[in-house]
Amino acid sequence: MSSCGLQRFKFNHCCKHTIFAPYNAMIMKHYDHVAVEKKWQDYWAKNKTFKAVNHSDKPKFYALDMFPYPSGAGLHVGHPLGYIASDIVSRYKRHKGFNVLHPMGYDSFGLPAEQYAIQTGQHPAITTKENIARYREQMDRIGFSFDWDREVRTSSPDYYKYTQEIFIMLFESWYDKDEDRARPIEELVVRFRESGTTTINAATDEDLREFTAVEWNAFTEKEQQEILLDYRLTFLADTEVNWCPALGTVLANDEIVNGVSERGGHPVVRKKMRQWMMRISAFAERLLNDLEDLDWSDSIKEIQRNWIGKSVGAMVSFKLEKASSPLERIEERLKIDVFTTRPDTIYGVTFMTLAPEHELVDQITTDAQRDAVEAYKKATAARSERERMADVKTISGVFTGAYATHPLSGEPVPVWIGDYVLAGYGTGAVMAVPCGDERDHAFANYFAGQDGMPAIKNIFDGVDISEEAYTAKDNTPICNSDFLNGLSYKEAMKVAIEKLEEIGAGKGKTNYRLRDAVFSRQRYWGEPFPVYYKDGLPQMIDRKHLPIELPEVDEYLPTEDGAPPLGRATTWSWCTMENKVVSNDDDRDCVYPLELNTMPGWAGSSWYMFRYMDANNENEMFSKEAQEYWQNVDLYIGGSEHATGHLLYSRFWVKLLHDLGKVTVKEPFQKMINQGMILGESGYVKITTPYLTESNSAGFSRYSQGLRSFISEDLEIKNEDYKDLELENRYIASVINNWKPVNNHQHLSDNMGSHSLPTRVINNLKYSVEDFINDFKGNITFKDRIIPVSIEFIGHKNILDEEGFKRSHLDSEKFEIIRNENGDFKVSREVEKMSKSKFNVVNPDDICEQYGADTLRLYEMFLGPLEQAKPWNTAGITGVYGFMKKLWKLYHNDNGFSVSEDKASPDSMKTLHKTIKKVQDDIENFSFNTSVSSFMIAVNELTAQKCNGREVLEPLAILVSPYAPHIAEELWSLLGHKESISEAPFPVFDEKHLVESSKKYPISFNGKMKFTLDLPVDATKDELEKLVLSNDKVQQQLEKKTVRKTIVVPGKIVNFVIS
RNA sequence: GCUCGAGUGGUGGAAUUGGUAGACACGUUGGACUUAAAAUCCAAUGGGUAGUAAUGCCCGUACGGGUUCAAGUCCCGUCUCGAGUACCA
Repeated sequence: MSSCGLQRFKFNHCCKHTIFAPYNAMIMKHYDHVAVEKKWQDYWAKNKTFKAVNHSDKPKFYALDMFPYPSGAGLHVGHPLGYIASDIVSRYKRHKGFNVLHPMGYDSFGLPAEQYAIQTGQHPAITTKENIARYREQMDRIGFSFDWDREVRTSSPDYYKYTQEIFIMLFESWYDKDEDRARPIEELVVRFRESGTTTINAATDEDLREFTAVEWNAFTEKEQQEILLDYRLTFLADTEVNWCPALGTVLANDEIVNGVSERGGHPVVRKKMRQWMMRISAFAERLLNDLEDLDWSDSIKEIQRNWIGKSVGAMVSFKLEKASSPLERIEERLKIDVFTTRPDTIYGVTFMTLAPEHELVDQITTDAQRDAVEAYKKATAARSERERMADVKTISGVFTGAYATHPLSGEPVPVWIGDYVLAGYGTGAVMAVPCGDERDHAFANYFAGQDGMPAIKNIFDGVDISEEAYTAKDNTPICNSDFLNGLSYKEAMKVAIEKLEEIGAGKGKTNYRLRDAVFSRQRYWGEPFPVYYKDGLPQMIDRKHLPIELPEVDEYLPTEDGAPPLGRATTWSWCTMENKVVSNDDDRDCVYPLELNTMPGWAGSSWYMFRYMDANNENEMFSKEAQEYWQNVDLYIGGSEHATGHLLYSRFWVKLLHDLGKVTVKEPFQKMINQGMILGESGYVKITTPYLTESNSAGFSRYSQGLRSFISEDLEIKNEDYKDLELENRYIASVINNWKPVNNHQHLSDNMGSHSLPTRVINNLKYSVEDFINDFKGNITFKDRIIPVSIEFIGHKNILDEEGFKRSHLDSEKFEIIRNENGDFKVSREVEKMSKSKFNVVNPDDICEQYGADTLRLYEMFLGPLEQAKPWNTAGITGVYGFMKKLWKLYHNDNGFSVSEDKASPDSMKTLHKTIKKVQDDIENFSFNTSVSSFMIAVNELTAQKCNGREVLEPLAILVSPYAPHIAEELWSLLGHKESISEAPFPVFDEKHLVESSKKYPISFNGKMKFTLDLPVDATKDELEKLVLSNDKVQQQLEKKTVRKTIVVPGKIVNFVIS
């Protein structure tokens, strides 16, 4: 928005109304949104109108928005979309007699503030505070019914002390698979003491050591702690992580898109680091199952299901064959474990493939194959993750020379390595069944005939697998499979697993794609861990000493030796005597180093919905009573981009809190709506740049850039077209280095430096391209590209406001505009995500200023269904603003406020009750756009009816109030009410006002509607038919026709089938 | 590639369980008011076609079929767009 646009508006505004007149409702004839909105925003703030109470006889309703990250850019019109929707529901529920909790806060830890700090030295806390102030100001202008007394900020120590506490709770818990819940670690210690690992079925890494009670009791304290670390729900592990060198931190899987960082698009590499991990995998099954009962969109549920990635199958062990392997040192015990979802196809195993990184590869490779294997491993390691992902077509692999023994048939199975097997999934090894798996099939065919690649074993009766694998599971006719022959898929699965278990070669197993989550970030601006290290073992700081506040650092960068930014803090050690953070120089024995990592962004947002319930509790994260009253969120509104991050992690934490008895609910968000993104409309100007190449006789050539031209979007400049254009006023000789146009010899030679080629300066010469080519032995080519242009300079039919464009985009740069044959300069438009660099960000403040918050609220809803992505286009806003004015007028005449006490007409009552029903149904179904339409219809009808009766206008104000609360409050007070409208009971729909004596029936012939007839609404089928047939128009249609059939549906339609 | 979702005027979008397609709004055109502009109000507005007109006829919900008295809505196939996911054994 240009400031001059605003100025102009203000001017108009003042002309229309009394300038500087003190606001007085009774003399205000015209709708003045500025005065009305200011008045009521102040009123709400002063009276704390929307303060929710934790004890009430009313039913509760908890509406929550995904809280924003307060970025420096402020809110744009896309942000409030969801807030407006939840605000409408909240206000509606208050009218309906609910005690409503509708809070707002800030997810205020995060990268942008930190990066700004790195650049400017400004403490992120200061930036964050400023940004929050701006967000608050913007939100206040829109008139949300938030209970601001419950605001939370994740970066506030008052808040993050409890985030730290939850971390401690995770550390002090283990997962009991028998009872399928998290339990306190002390209970595990008791059981270890009594019976060792024998009775324990815990969620841990594979292959943990087992021990007896006697052994446990004999372990040292340190050994015991080390063992317990393997059981805790948050634990330290050396894992391959996604390290982003540019950001200097690790990233979670969901923070990586297409192999580069989601934020900034920086490359990501694999790196082994010691990190805090969250054992979310223990909860995989519950996270999957509990999706069922959630009222979420299918697509989000599906995304989570895929992310969790459950697959049911079996673990199968293949022993390495000593006899068949030329290598003597392969021990009999050596085996390869594989995970398969198709144990029914076990007799189809033709070979095995290991991931190149698999730990057994080196041990089993024969001397003959060693060079090839080494070379392959090297080649794979050199390929980046991104390359491997991008290139899924190329088949590659190497035979190790080793053979394993088929556990059932006893036949030798060659062992290969190939990068289509991922080290990180399952066991990093597969049993390859080419007849039943596409990838195995492709691999087998690619290496067919080579040493170690036998013919494909086909176990499907009568199925031709020479071209492709048979992957269907139904009606699988299994053959050549001994005891599995003839069994169905399901039976064969079951029988095969039983047999494998019986002979000790495998067992049924369910695998999940969901990995344990990395919880450490090498950042400054995040929650510090409440952890210090003693003898290399992590120790939790007692809860009563929380919060552990972020230390001051001189710079927000990693240290020289690569430690995270907290490594720069000089006061960052823990004294176990004083129980406080002390200087690193303190060399007492009781002082230990503190953890240098901080928590990731999702830590604070994983439990904030509970903090709102009791936001100012200084003794605990929230009281039991508060949580029991509010339960969980009834309506959660936010973007779908958090499907695999926030929405999964918060479900995980809630399950933990539930298991530990901290909350009564299993899920945080019962009903969720994902609002669609509001897209910005950006404009693009096409630029064509001539590149001129000159060459001398010695064969040297120089490349010059001619003056760039802006060309109308509908023109396509080709080389041959351009030949007709003269090079008038172009400075075609230019500087090698930075292509600056130059216009004199001196300047040119300065820039040319030691270049040996003769320089040609064409200074304001008229040269056709042809002449240029002839005279200079030059060549000319053109390149087109587009640059974004602010949408405010794009007029009707995409014609550019050239002056404005020049002023704001080009400074004093010289350029030429090439217009189309009509003399217009056209630009292209694109609808895309709002971003600063595209000049397409629309700020809600300007709309509030010009049209008011009520209009903004209505308009955002009017744009279309909430869940749908839609472009922002201010063009239509005048229609909504017009509606506001018409609404105002219903309550006013030329002399000011005027409402009659007379009985309203039946028509007006009908309009009112029709609208009550529609609006109520719409809000319950979250169809906000259609409500706005029905308001418009109602106001249009009432205006036409000249209705100004209190009987209608009073309930109408309440109907409108959730959508346009300011005007509703004003009208309500003009109607004589002393209290806020916010808790006025919602009008009750009464069907009797809609009852009519007749209905317009559509009369159709062969299914095509010809006209309508007014018919009595209570007429029976037969009566209707008689009435219709007696009608002249109907008879006209039926002339010379035979009625084959008559369909009469009372209340709906009459249809004649004629011929 | 796979999974999910969506295709309706110039535009955003309406349309209960199949029952008057295009509500409402923008835009456009014409008109009223005005010295003029803005604002406001009125009228027309899916396409085609016949008629001076009232009015009528035909075609229309991405495309091709089908079910039905009746299909934007249900079924089958195709295309396009969007989102998610990416060798998951």
